[in-house]
Amino acid sequence: MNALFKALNDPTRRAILERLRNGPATAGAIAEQFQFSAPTISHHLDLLRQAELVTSQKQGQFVVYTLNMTVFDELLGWLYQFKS
Amino acid sequence: MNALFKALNDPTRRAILERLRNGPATAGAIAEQFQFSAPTISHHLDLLRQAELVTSQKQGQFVVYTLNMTVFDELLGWLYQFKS
DNA sequence: TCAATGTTTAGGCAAATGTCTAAATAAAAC
DNA sequence: GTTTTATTTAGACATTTGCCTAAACATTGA
Repeated sequence: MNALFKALNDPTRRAILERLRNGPATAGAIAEQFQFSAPTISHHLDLLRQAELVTSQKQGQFVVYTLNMTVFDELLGWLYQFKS
Repeated sequence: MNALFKALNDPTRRAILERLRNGPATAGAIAEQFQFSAPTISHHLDLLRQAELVTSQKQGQFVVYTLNMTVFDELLGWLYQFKS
């Protein structure tokens, strides 16, 4: 839960998640959309992976990142506490 | 949205929100539940108020904090993007 | 009016965060 | 086998964060 909220507490990381709604993408393709350096985006992706918001698979020299929606259920569950 | 995620990115602040599910409480009553100093809790309450997750009303020398659930809808809306 | 109670503000400090450049690793292409 | 391309790791640095104590502010009660 801590890693989850931490990962979501950054606009760049949230934008990466929104990007991945359109389907999986390589680290490079994701990085192109932002003005930050590749290492910076790589670090953001690492935090998203720690929170299990994304998964990654190596494909040749590329690393493909995919949205993992199952974690959102955990978050929705926490939020629904407050909706009654 | 930034202030919202920022406010949620701390276990003490999330615990305060859960405390307020049981009803409004004064700053002092909230602070009693934690091992932190009163100024520290006051600061956390300030961040929660900035995110509009709580409202506060002064009642005499007390300040009563109340959960504001409407902001959770905004968050739920953001999350539902990812649920399709 | 003065003291006690409840809360916030101010200021300081260590740790965490977000960024960068340079270097390392790994696969592909020539 | 050497170079290019894709990505991560390492290390540095400025900013932000979360905590504290001391002081200020505001209300109540003697």
